[in-house]
Amino acid sequence: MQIFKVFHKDPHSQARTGVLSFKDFQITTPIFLPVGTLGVVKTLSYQDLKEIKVEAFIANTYHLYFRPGEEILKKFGGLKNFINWDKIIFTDSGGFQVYSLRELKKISEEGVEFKSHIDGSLHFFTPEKVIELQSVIGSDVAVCLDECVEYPVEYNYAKRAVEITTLWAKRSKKRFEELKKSNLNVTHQKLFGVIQGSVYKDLRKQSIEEILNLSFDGYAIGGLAVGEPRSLMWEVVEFISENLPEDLVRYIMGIGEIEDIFFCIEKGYDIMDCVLPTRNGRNGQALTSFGKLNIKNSKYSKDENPLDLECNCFVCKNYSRALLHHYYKSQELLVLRLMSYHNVYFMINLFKKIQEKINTDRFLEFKKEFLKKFSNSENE
RNA sequence: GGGCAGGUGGCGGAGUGGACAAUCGCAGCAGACUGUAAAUCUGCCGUCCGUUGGGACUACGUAGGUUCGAAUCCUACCCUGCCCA
Repeated sequence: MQIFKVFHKDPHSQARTGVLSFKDFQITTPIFLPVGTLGVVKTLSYQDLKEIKVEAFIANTYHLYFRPGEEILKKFGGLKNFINWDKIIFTDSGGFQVYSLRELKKISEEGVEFKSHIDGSLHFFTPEKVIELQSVIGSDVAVCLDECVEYPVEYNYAKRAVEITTLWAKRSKKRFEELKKSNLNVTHQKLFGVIQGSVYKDLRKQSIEEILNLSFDGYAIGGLAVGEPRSLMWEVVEFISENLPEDLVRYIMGIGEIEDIFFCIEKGYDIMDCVLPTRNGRNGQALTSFGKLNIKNSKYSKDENPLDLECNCFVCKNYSRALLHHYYKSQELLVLRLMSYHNVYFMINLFKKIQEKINTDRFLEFKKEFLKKFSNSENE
């Protein structure tokens, strides 16, 4: 059963809108997933997410394994029950932690040995284990454990990572199907395979063939935006897109700069996620129609305007830049939430607009117009 | 009036003869952040010049002195805190 259906294709680019169907919930694409590593989009409450109309976010298996841990998650009947979330949750496998916590890990065909970033204790993840954990978490979309490599990386190492990723994908799928038969909790769960290959096109091609062969519910593209120059990343993004069948749902992982988002959507990607709106928000950066704005800058200390003059979010309706600046400088915790709230709203809203524009065949115009204003960055 | 302690860059506070324009923290100013070990990290922070290496000037309460050389030693004075009368 296909979970994805293309709704409308833009005649001028590869952009498309689509519908992703879950057990009792549908989401329309392109969609942006805020990151909620530990089962919370940092600083935002359920009510906030509801107001912003967030329909899905991505949590992290590696992190949830350490805290709160399997036992608690089981006791509460999965993450969705635990956090009282009635919409969609994706879970990342821990593949990104293979990259980001590389000093703490040892990798072999069998799996990854991690030193816990919390207490240094040793833990071993196999692809099967990661599937089991995701079944305990009970996410709607699980992702296979993969090896995400850094940039730059030697060809041979990247090739080995592709091979390991494929091997793990096979084992993940097998375990996933076993569990589905025996565990009523996860009958609703979908599984995405991950395509690796760094910036080497032949490796990307190899990975695409191998992973598609295993037939997953959707396909995630990993290993991008890990430090490579943007032009190179775009080249790879485009190449991958050209080599993927059109009817399958494509999830490009970790993409979140506005320019990258437009590019990926134009090339036919449907799902993306990024820490940027929340992390950068907490670090003082607001996304606005007129570019990025750093609320810490002294020039905002007397500014009566909202963060974004064109934004209708709760924060922009009620808080001046000067007040947010004051809160930030005074380390008032509320500002972390307000900034995150605005940024997530900005992203969700942007994707909604993009959907509209694709459906009315005006995506490229919109992109041009939006980016022109965004990169002028006069903030006024 | 006497005794003791002390006066260092916006603030706190090191340094107690050369490696001192002066550790460090705070404040200030800017930058970074792309499947979150991030309310984090990096840079600048006496003045002027230089993109960098660097150069010039002014500075450790005030005024003198000792010394090749002083924030550091000596003398006097001013100020602050504590204790005694």
